[in-house]
Amino acid sequence: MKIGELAKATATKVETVRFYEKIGLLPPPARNLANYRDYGSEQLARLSFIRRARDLGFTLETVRELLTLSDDKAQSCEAVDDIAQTHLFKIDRKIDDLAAMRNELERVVRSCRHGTIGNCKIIQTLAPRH
Amino acid sequence: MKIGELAKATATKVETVRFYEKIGLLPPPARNLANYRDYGSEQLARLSFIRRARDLGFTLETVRELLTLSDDKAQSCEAVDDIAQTHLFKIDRKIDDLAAMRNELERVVRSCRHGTIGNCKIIQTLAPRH
DNA sequence: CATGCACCCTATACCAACTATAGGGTCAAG
DNA sequence: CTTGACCCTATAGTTGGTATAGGGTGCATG
Repeated sequence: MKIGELAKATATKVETVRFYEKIGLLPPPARNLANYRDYGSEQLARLSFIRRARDLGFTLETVRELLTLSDDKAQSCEAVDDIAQTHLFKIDRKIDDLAAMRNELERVVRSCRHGTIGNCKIIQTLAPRH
Repeated sequence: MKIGELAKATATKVETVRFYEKIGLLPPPARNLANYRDYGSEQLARLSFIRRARDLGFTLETVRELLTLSDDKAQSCEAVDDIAQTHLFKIDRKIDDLAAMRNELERVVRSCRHGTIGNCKIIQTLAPRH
């Protein structure tokens, strides 16, 4: 499988695949006679794993950890569970922060009376001591 | 006012103030004999504006636009309103995306039966064709 | 008067997680 | 035999800062 096919199969950009290889997240694949990267199903599985973890918002460093952990089938699931729990809390906090920001912004937007900049409530809210 | 005082007054780091100057968001201030930056109340107001806009999640490029618009007191408020509305929609979408991610992740975490990696539902969810 | 300390200066490098660009090489179809 | 789609490497750019190196300034204390 060439890099373009792998990329398509995992909804990844070709450049990103090469980037993952460069940072050691994907092992360097075999090369064909033209020096093109040649991937097998194992690499496809690994990249799929990476993409799914990224879609769930894990950082690349955390993905690296998860990949390492997933290699040791006999080990306890605890570390993986911890990582996922911690990540869940982080997402919750991020949502809360965004929601607060959203409400504040909505308040600002609603206050706009569509006049001139001189009496624009949005600008006045941003500017100090209004 | 020295840079440290300005920074403290706006809850900004000194390095960030210099960074804003470098990218042209803050005009270069006067300098005292020791070549220290010397700020007045106008710069304080401008930096406050920037910080508040950033706290509401506007990008630096958008802050730049808002600053330009806010200079023309006679102009219509419409452009400002548009920018704020658009930003509000973006935040809403981001919250939705995060909420979807959160629910998916929670599903994964809840499925964990705390066994070994070999039968870890979290790992299995990440890995393809489980 | 020296010395230490907090503060200031510039310039440059680093962070995540890619994305884009330059300047080439390969290969199959028409 | 040339055109177009794909591949290669190496390097720079993106956003919004943060950190570091290597120096200068200014005030208080010994």
